[in-house]
Formats: sequence, structure tokens, C-alpha cells
Amino acid sequence: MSRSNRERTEATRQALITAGRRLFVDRGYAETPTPDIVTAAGVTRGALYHHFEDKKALFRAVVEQEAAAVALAIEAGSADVTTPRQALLAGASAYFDAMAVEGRTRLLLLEAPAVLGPFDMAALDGDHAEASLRSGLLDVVKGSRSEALLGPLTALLSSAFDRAALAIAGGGDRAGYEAAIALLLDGLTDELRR
Amino acid sequence: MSRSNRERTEATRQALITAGRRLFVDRGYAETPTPDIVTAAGVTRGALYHHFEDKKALFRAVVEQEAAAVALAIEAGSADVTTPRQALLAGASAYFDAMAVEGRTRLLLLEAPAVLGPFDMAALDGDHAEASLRSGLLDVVKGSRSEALLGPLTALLSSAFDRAALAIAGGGDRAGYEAAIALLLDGLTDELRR
DNA sequence: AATAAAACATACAGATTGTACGCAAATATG
DNA sequence: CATATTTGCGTACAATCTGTATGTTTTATT
Repeated sequence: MSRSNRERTEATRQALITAGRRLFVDRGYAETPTPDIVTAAGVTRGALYHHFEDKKALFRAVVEQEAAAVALAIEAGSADVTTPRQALLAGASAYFDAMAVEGRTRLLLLEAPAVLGPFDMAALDGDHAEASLRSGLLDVVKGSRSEALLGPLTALLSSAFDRAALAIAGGGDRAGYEAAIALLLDGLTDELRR
Repeated sequence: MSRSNRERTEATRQALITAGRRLFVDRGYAETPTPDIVTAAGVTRGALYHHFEDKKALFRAVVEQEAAAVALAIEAGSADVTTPRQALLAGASAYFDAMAVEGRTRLLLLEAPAVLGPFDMAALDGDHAEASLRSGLLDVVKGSRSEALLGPLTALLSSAFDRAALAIAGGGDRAGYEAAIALLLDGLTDELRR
């Protein structure tokens, strides 16, 4: 049985990422020693440090994969929408669905910002969701006074979405959070039309 | 020169907390070895482990002190206010002022949630600010339909405040964030009066 | 003054990270 | 196709860090 080098690399890389994800979610980044990761992946630390520069690089790969999955789910979830309002609410709902995957909020919203820093975090497409929100909000603020507030408004609401995702993942009342978000968006919309 | 035991304890505890704060802010919790902390504090690791159960306990003490300072500043900042709207906006402004102290956003909003967990974090008066916000929002939603959304709305806006504080600390445009928050609050107020 | 207890320093054991080195399988080269 | 070379990965090692155990000095107790 002989595998091509590319296959081998891809297989062990993914095994490490999968095992790492499992342990990072269960115990957190700091409390997860690399020996445990490689054991779970069925390799040795030699393989880990061959494919990744250090432990943090493996974590980054896990987070990147997770962020990509979220971006994909949102892309798919935002099918045909009618009004800007519907688009925003549907986007929020898709985001909550995507973030409902177990461990995802811990990885993306708690561990990653601290481990990678909010700087690396922004570069890492963590704001793909934010960009989507931004374009949705643009339809709302466009033409109004305070169109200049698009940036701050996007950041604020994005943060609110994250908080809602965290709360929902923690057993919070999803309907309540969705209603609250609708309220904020509707209020914002009205307020800009005076 | 002989100091009372209470004085000694208080002095070295505070020296450790101060040195720890400085290093945690500069390098982050994980990248700060205890030998560096005790050297900066002018003691040895023996003193550290005599006064704190472990490194995390020292970090917790730093965060507690920081959170208390924020709570105090907000308390003082919310002097005589007239309307609920003014109360909320003044509270936000006081919060931003308090969080503008260097390193505070990193400690309270980035490191602490990851190191202590959002669980310990909530218990740790991190939501003193949130409680204040909640009571301010109560005046807004009171009597309206969707009074039941007070909880989610508080969480969402609290998160938005945190994000604004982070952005401002990172050199963001404070006036823009304050305006955006005013917009959200005003919109919410109007929306509930229909 | 003598004893107890608290504050702290020193010494040590275990664990963890990253690196150096070695070997075997796969790919490149003539 | 044979040999050289690179790639994947396992093993061994050195440096560091954390927490504990043990000693020493200073303050409190009686």
C-alpha cells in the first residue's frame, strides 16, 4: 500500500486538525498538550512539527477551517431574499445556524481572539460574516444622513450577533435574541427615515 | 524597620498584582512566565505561590481589580441625569472613558474571557456594567410590548459597547461609535412606541 | 523569652515546547 | 532502472515553565 506524498500530507494534516479541534473545543487551547493531540491523531510530534510551525499554527489552521465552514454556510443560507430587512434577518438566522455547530462559538469567539489576537483574527476572514452584514446594512443606511456611520454600525451589530450566537450556544432563548435583533434593525431603519 | 504582617502581605500582593498587570498587558497571559512577574515585583516565586493559589489566581486578582476600577468610574461618571436617554448615553460615555485606560480592553475583553472562561467572568462583576445598562434599558422597554426582550437586548447592547470600547482603544473614531450607539438606542426607543 | 505562626526564599520534580537528528518511503534525475 | 535527493515522520534531547516541598527569617502570641 503506497500513498502519494500529497495524499499522505493531506491525510495527516487533516488528522491533526481534526484531533486538534476536538481537544481545543473540549479543554481549550492552553490546556491541550501537543502529545495528546498527536496521540489522538495517530501520529507523533514529529509529524506535527513537520506540517506546522508550532502549536499555534495548528490552532490557526483549525480556526481557518472553522471560519471557512461558517462563511460557506452563510453563503448557502442566504438564498433568494426580497427586502433588505429580510436579507438581514435571514443572514442573522443563517449565522446562528452556522454557529450552532458544537464548539464553534468557543473556538471562534472565545479562544481565537485571545490566542491569535484580534489583529490576526480580522485578517483571517473572521469578518467574512461582517462583510456580509455590512453590505446588508448599506441598503439600510444608504442615502440617509449618517451614512458615514456604516462602519461603526456594522461593527456594533456584528458584535451583537456574536454575543447572540454565544448565548444561544449556551442554551439561551434563540427566538428572543432573533426578536431583539429584529427590533434593533427595525428601529435603526425607522430612525434613519425621519 | 519592621512592618506589620498585614502591611507586608498587602504590599507584596499589590506589587505582584501591579507587576502582573503590566506584563499581562504587554505580552498576554500565556506568554508571561511567573519568574518575570516576581522579578518585576521584587520578590521570588515563593511569595507568589504563598499569596496566590496559582498563576491563574494572580491573573484573576488583576482582572478583579480592573473590573472594580471600571465599576467605580462608571458609578462616579453617572452623576445627575435627566432623561433615560441621557442616562444611557452618559453611561456609555463613562464606560468608554473607563475602558480607555491602557491595557484595560485587552485584559477585560480579550484575555480574561479566554483565561477565566465566560462563566467565571460573569460571576466576577464583569456585568456590573451590564447591570447598569439593564436598568437603563428597563426605562425604555417598560410598559411596551416586548418588555420580555429586556434580557436579550441588554446582552446585545452590552456586547456592542464592548466592541466599541475595543475599537476606540485601537484608535477607532470614538465620536462615530457614540453616534452609532445613540442611533441604535433612539431607534429602539421609537420602535417600542408604535 | 520561648513558642508558634506567618511571610518568604530556595530546591526540586514533572510536564511541555521546540529543535536536532535519523530513517524510510517517495520522487526526481541521468 | 539505478541512484541521488527530497519529503514525511519518528526518536532523542535541551530549555523552560509550573507547582510543590522544604528550609529560613521575621512577626505574632502567651
